[in-house]
Amino acid sequence: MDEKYNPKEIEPKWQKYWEEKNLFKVDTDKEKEKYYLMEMFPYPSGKIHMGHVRNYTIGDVIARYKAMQGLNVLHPMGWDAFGMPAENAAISNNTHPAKWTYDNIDAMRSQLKELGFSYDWDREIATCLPEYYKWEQWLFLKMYEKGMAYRKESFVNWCETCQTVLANEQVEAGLCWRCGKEVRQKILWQWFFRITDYAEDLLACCDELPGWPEKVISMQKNWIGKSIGAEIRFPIENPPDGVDPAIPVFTTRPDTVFGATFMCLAPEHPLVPKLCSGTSREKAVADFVEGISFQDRFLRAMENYEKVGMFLGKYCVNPLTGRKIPIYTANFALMEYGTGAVMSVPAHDQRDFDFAKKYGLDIIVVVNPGNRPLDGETLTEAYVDEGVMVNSGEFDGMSNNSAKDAICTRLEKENLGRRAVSFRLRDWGISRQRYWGAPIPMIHCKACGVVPVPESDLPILLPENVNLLPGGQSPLPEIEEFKRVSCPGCGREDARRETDTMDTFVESSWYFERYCSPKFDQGMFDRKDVDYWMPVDQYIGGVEHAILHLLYSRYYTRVLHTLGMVGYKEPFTRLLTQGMVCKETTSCPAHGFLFPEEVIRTESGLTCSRCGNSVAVGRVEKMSKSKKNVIDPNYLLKRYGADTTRLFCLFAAPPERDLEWSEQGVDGSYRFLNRIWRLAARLVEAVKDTESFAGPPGDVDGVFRELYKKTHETVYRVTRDIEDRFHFNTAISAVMELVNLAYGIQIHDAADRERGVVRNALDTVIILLSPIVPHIAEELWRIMGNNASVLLAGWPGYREDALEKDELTIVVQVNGKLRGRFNVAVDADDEEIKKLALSNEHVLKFIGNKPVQKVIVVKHKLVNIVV
RNA sequence: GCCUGGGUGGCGGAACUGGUAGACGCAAGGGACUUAAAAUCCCUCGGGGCUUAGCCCUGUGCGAGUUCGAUUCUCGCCCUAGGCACCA
Repeated sequence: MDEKYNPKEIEPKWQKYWEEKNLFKVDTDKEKEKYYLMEMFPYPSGKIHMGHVRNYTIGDVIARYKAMQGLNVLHPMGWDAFGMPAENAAISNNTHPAKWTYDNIDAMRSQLKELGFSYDWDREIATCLPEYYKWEQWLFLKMYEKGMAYRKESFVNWCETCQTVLANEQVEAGLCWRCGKEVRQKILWQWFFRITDYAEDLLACCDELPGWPEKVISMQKNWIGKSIGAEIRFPIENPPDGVDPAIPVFTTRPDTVFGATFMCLAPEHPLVPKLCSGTSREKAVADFVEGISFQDRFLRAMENYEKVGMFLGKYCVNPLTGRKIPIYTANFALMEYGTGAVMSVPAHDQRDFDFAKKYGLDIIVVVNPGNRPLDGETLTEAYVDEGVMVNSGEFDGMSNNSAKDAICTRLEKENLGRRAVSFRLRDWGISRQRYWGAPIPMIHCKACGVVPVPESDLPILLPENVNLLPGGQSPLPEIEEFKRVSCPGCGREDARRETDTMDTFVESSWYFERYCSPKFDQGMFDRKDVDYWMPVDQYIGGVEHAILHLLYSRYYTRVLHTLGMVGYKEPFTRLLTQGMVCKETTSCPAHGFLFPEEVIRTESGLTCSRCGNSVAVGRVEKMSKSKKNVIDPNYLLKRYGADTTRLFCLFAAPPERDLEWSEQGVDGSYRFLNRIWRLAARLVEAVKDTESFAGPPGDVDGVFRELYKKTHETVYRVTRDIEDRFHFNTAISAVMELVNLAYGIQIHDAADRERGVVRNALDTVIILLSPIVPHIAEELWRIMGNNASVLLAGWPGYREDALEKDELTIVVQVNGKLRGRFNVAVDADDEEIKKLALSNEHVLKFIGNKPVQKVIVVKHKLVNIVV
């Protein structure tokens, strides 16, 4: 055996071996228990980054661990291959997006292979391939048929830089989630998926996902945003012709109807122009509305929520009080939420209060806090808490909570309104004015309107021969061969193909099903394979997808369920959201942020390699190219190898927490692997031909018994840490302890059985570490004389009798403070332990002559004496 | 403002269900080996104190509470990260 650990040599060797022996290939096998483990697939940007390495390492350990436990493990990998960067790269490098994408896939695939991940590469998928998106188009047709996909003209979030529409989920604080530029409102015809039909179910089922992090569940609930209240109709006074005689509003506070003193309509509300048409206010209102439409959402938020509005010159009637109330249009009323109209109760809503104060509107208190009556005249802020009803006719004196229900009952009885629920969630707009995506299989005909592409014409291929335009807008509308089509309905020659493509989140909403039968050509997936593998037992990815991808996937799965294509509603049973990989930033006054390799360590501190200035160390932040606080996985692979890289990612922090990068920590991991290597090198000749000892611990003595017990304890701890909560950091710690103990063992005079104990310890270290550092484990496993892969060794069990202590250490407390300890035999009973505790010399000092009031004995652990 | 996490040594982090706080690693210091260095191996390592083979006090963000006993449970507060936010 080589004296020196040489990852460069052993890692490629075993990677090749695993591949040749097809060790990670799996098939549907009803005889075996399945385990479907999946990590979020990457966008093929060209290089994997540390976030991927961490994500996929966590997954790989679980996959290997579960496989060693005898489960049939599906562990696939693929590429989220449609998307904008390909187009941008195509424009700047003059390559085709397809070529750019496939080149990147090749490069990243080989990086993943170098990390030794246990993927079944036969199942690899790329979403930009027609054999993949064909079925997405197919499902679109099904959804269209069922009314689950529809087209409407609406205000959309428009990103000028990306030249495309964004879903609400893709707008973060008014900025594009991808490029970070401002998002504007624009009116466009768009395709939508009716995700709101499932709002209630998506929300309710949040509580049936115990394997998901609470954080993600709460974010999803938050996003869906269910509000319970009432829809109430306010009759319009002298409604103009052709206008509904009443305006419906949605409110969560039906208990405050008696306090409604004005109404606000969203500026985009269709009634706004209608109500003041032909009046003296028409022009002023139109100007006001136009002004608001120029205010984009983000600026509206920035200007400290200044509420502005304009009276329309019309009134409606409060249905319960008969009071005449003015109708305003106001910037804070949103057309997309509820009915686009708000009944304003200034006494009990802060926003309405501010508005009323600004425009001198009446404030009527209808809910009093129990102790003191409020006065609308002197109120300085809205009272939004619970209380007792006043000024509300027959409801006076009730608690406002019971009044909610009572008022709803009256509204329903008198046909003035009804109980209602409103969601924040809106339908998923999936149209993208981009080239590199799956074409939406629809045709526009002047005679027939919108016509679906016949199923037999699928897939609608993305034309390859295109010239991308520098502005970034899609070339598809310019390609005649693509656009021109005859109408499948009437045969007219001048029909036009839909040139929008689908949001790439559609592809990632079903790729987990596709993995089950990736080459199936009769449909999206083969039902029998999906029935066997799905749902995914464990899904792992970044928390940044907590809403977008995960909500869409849950929705899409429900669509498949409704269509009878799958037998489950939730795609992911357990979800692990791993923390970010972070590192401190470094910068110099002349060059701004610096890459780690641009910083030179000198005795006077850190200096910039380019100008020699001293370097400032900034906060620890998520690794990002823009901050330059990145470590290239290639560098780690070259310098330390895959095993060290994997080990550090797992050891530095538990998976759900952020990981702070530390070069010294990586060195430490490398040292540990070297230490194991030396341990094996020193012992292998002495134990190689010895059989591993597996008998009762009583059969060996001294350090060997200690080592034997430690070995079994380590198996116990590692299994528990991995199985229950994926805490690989503590699992690794446990193995380190065992290695530390084994390190001190002298073996030359050892008997056969004792050598067997050492062999057992060594075997155990190798097996327990094999999911984490598979290459060195495989190498050492063979060096120990095994012929088959360590993957086939099976996960070790432990002997219960080896976990029992030879002696127990009993801790003695006096009044809860630690005062002494002693050892007893394991079979000592409580009485005996108590006696020993009370006679312990050191303890007696603290008892002194105070009377002992109580003695608590915790079995096999502790005695607390209360004096 | 609302909803979730999280506050433990110089640092990353341990502590299973209320029972020895600080496992394991990093950094630091000391020693061994070496002509020397690297590598390696061994030891020390929360803070303070004392009459220093040892012993005492104190310590898990802050303040209360429950308990024989609290890093762990309850209440209030502070700080911090993330999410949502003019949602009626």
